[in-house]
Amino acid sequence: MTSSADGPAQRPSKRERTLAALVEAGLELFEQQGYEATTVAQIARAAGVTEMTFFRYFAAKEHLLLDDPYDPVLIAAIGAQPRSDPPFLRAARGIRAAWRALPEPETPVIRRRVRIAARTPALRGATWRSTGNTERAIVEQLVTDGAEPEVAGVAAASVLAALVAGLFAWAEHETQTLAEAIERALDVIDVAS
Amino acid sequence: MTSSADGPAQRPSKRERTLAALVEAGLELFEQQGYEATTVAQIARAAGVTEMTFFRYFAAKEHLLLDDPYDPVLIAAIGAQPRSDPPFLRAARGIRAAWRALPEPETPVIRRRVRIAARTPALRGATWRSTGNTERAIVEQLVTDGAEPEVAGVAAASVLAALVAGLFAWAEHETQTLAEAIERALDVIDVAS
DNA sequence: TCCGAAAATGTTAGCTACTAACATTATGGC
DNA sequence: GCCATAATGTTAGTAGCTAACATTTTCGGA
Repeated sequence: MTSSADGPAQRPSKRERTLAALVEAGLELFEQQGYEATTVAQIARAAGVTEMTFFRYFAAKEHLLLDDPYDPVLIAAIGAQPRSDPPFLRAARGIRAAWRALPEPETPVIRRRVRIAARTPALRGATWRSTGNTERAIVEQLVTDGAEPEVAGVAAASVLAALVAGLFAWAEHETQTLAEAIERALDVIDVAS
Repeated sequence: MTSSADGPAQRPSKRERTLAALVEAGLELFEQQGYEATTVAQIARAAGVTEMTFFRYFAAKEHLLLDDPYDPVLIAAIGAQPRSDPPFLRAARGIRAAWRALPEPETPVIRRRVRIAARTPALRGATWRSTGNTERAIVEQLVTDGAEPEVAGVAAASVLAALVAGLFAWAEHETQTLAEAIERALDVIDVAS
C-alpha cells in the first residue's frame, strides 16, 4: 500500500510530525492563556505526547519560541563593511545589508512567536539572552577587523538590542513587512548616515 | 544594659542584619562555586536562616544580584536634552550627563555583583530584563518629548544595551573607574558627536 | 518590669521546570 | 516478517518558588 504514486511528497517522519504538533499546540495555548499560565504538561497533552517527550524536542519551555538561523549571513555582511567606519556603524550597516539581501520569510508563524515573546516580560530577557551566540559572532568579526574587544562588545550588544526592539515593534504592526521594520530600527541608531 | 551611650549609631535592626547576611553569603558562594551550582538552600543555611526566609527578602534567586536605583536621575537627564537631537542621541547623551553628575558609588560590592552577572550566561539575559523598568521610563520620556513610540523603543533598548555592556566590561577591569567605563561605552555608540 | 501587638521566622505541603536511568513500543530497511 | 534503532513512556528525583498556618522575637508602652 505504500506504492510510489501515493502522494507527491514524502510523508513527514514521525519526528517531524511530533515536532509540528508540539509547536502548534504551544503557540495555541500561549496565545489563549499566556506563556506563564501554560504548562509544559498541557502542551504535551495537547500534542498527544508526554511531558518527557517535550523536553526531548526542546531543552527548555522557552525554546519553543526562540530560534534564529541567520547568524552566518549577518556576520559575513558585517565583515564586508569598510574598515574605515567605526565598529558600531559597521555592525549596524552590516545587519542592514544582510537583511536587504534576504528573502521575506514565512512571516505568519514567526510573527506569532515574536508577538508572544514581546508580550511576556520574562521572555523579553530570554530573547536577548538567546542572541548570545549572534553577539559573540559579531564581536569576533569586529575584533578580527581591528576593533578593541570592549568596543566591539558594546557595539554588538547595542545593535542587536535595536534589532530585537525592531522585531518586537514589527510583531504588533500587521501592516509592516519585516524588512521595513528592520530598516526603521536601524535608521534610529544609525544617526550619522 | 541598653543604655543610651552604648554605641554611636543605632544597632541595625534584625531585618537589616539578615539581609546583609544573605547578600554576603550569596556573593561568597556564587564566587566560589558559580551561580547555577549554588542553591538557595545553601545560601540560606550559610546565613543562618531558612530557604523560606530567603524568598521573603528576594522574590527570586537572581534578585540577590540585581537592583538599580538610578532610574529617576537618568530620565531627568534625558528630558533635559535638546529636542532638536534625534531620540537615540538624546538617550545616549542624557545617560552620559547623568553619570557625570553622580558620585562614584561604593564600587566593591557592585563590582562583585556585576562580575558574577557578566560571567553567568543565564544572568546576562536576566540583567537585561531587569532593565525593563528603566527602559519603560526612558521610552516614556522620549515619547513625551515627541518621539514615535517605536523609535523610542529602539533607542532606549539600544542605549541600555550599550550601558550594560559597558558595565560588564568594567567589572573585569580593576583599573577602570565606573564613570570611565560608562563614558567609553557611550562613545562607542555616539558616533556623530 | 512585664505584656501584648506586630514583625520575623519556621513548618509543611505542593506546583512547575527540568534531569537521569531504565523499560517499552513503534519505524523502516533488509 | 525480522531486527536494529529511533521514538516514546515510566518512575523518581532536584531546584526554584508559592501559600497557609504555627511559632518565636522584637520592641514600645502600661
